[in-house]
Amino acid sequence: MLDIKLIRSNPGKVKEALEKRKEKINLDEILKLDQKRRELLLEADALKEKRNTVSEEIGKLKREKKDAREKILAMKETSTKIKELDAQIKEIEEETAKILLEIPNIPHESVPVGEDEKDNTEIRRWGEPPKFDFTPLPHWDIGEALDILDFKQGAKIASARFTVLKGMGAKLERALINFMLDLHTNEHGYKEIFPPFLVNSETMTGTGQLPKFESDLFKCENGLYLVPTAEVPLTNLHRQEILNDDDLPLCYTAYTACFRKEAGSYGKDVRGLIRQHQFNKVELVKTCRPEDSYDELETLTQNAEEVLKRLEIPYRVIVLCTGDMGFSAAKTYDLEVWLPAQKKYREISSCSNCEDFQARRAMIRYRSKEKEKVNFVHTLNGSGLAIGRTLVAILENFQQKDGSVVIPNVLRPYMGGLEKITR
RNA sequence: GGAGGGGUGGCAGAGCGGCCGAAUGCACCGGUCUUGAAAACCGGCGAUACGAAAGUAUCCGUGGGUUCAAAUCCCACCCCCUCCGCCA
Repeated sequence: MLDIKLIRSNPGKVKEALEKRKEKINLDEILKLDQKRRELLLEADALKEKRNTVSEEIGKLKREKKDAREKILAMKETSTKIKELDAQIKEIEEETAKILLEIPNIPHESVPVGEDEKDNTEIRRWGEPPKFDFTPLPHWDIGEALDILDFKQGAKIASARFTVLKGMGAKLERALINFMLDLHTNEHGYKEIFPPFLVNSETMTGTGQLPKFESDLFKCENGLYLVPTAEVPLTNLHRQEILNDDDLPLCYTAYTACFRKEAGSYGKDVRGLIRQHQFNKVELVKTCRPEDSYDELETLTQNAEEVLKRLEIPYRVIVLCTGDMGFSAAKTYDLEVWLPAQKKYREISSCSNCEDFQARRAMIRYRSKEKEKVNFVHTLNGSGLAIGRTLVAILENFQQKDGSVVIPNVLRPYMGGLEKITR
C-alpha cells in the first residue's frame, strides 16, 4: 500500500512511477476522496469537541442536581449530526482503502524501465552449461524413464498440474528441502519456522495477494486460503506489531508446500514439473530497518545463489524491469537456472525488496532507538529455492548417456550416500 | 461439536455510565548517587488521524445499538483458556 500522504503531496511523481509499470491508475478519484475526507473530519472533530465539553457540563449540573434539559436537547441534535458525518467519513475511508489496496508498489530508481521480460537485464552468470555428447532429454522423459516422476498418477488422483514423486525422486525432493534449510540456518543465520499452510484473508491482504489476486488462490470453505508461498505466513508473523530496534533484522526461513491456481497460464509449461498447482519451496524472509533494506536484498540474493553454487548448477541473475515486477515489489532479482533440454535459463528464485509496501498493509512497525519514533519496517523475500524446479535442474544438468542421473556431491549425505539414480 | 471462563497500553493487572487514554507493578529512556555497574531515589514513557504549530479528535478483541455522555449497559461475531466428546 502506498502512503496517501505521498500521493497527496506528489501525485505527478507517483503517477509517473506507476506508468513505468504500465499501470494505468487514475489518482484523481483518490485525491478527491482524500480531500473530502479531511474536510468532513474537520467538521466532525469540531462537533465532537463541542459535545465533549457540553457533556462534561451536563455531568456537573446533574451532580449538583441542577436542570440540564436544555443542554441535553441541544446535544441530541449535535449527536445526530456527528453520526451522519461519521458515516460519511467511514464510507469515504472504505472507498479509499479499496482503491489504495489495488495500487502496486513504486519501483526503485535503480530498476530498469521496460515492458516485459524481454527488458529484464542480466547482472551476472555463474558456472558453465554442461556439454553433452548426446541429445539431452527434458526432465519429464528422464523422470518417467527412471520411474521417479509420475504425471499420470498425479492427474488421476488429483488433476493436471499435479505430480507424484516416487522412490529416489521423492527422496531427492526431501534431500533438497533439508539441504537448503540446513544451509540457511547453519551458515546464513536464518531462523527456521514451520508455519501453517492455511492462512486467513487479513494475512493474504498483508502481503498483497488480496484483494487483487484472489483468483490465483485456492480458498477453503471455512474462508481460509492455501498459501501460495511461505512469504505470506512468514511476513505476517509480526503483523500489527511494533518491533524493537535491537531485534532487527529478523531473518526467517521456512519450508512449505505452495498452492497456486495458475489461472491464466493455460498452455504454458503444461509438461513436467515447472508449473504445478502444488510445489515445495524453501523461502527466505527478512524484516529490517529501511536504511538497510537494499544491502539486505543483496545478501538475501547471495544466500539463494549459494544453494545453486553448492549444487553446481549453472545460473544467472537478472534484475526485473518495471513492467515485469510483482505487485508488492520495489526491486526484484530473479535467479535463473540453465535447462539443457530447453537450452534456456528458467526462473528458480525471485528475490524482492518490498520496502514499506507490505509493512504498511500489515502494520509492521518498529521503534527507532535514536529517534524514539515509530516507523514502518521494510520487508524482503526470496525463494531459497523452489524445490521442484531445482529437481528439474538436477535431472537435466546431471543426466548421463545411459539415462541415469548423478547426484550432486552436497546432496549425497542426504541420500544415504547414493551417488547416482539408476533404473 | 457441547458446557463454562475470559479478551484493557511492550508485559502483568485495576477500573461506581460523566472527574478514564485509563490506577499500580514490571520493562524501557533520562537524571542523581558511584571509579564503573547494580541497588536506591527523582523525572519521563501508547498509537493513529487532521494541523505549519498550538492543539483537537479517535482508539480498552471486532462490528452494531442504547445514551447528552460507553472500557463500563444491550446485541451479534471473532479469538484465547478450562472441561467433555471426536480424532492424526
